[in-house]
Amino acid sequence: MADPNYQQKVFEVTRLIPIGKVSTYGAIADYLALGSARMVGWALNKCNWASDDPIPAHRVVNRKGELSGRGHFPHPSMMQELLEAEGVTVKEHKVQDFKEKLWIPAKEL
DNA sequence: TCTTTGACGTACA
DNA sequence: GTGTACGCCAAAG
Repeated sequence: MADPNYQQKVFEVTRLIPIGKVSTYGAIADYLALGSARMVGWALNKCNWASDDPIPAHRVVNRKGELSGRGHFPHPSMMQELLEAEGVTVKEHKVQDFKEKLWIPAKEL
């Protein structure tokens, strides 16, 4: 790894996502100027075991509001449970009122 | 060193 | 509106 700095930024922004809100790979990628939403996914792939602090990766969904990364959690249902526990309604692995729940760092910050 | 894959996104048919 | 193709960059094989 040449510069894991980009990845650290992804973790930082992800932690900044307020409770009851969700963000998208594209929004984070755009904010960090990564140029590719895939970099966000790759960075989050390391999530907890790349950092001592827990990363609310469950708040990060794809542009459609789908819980695309649920399969990478200890238990697939955990992602939905966590979101619902935070006030985010999830149905069929998709965020309800996604547009309202969406939190964009580049826009909020 | 080259190839393949990956928690995505946008464009085009 | 749906399906397919390509691009983006990085890491693992």
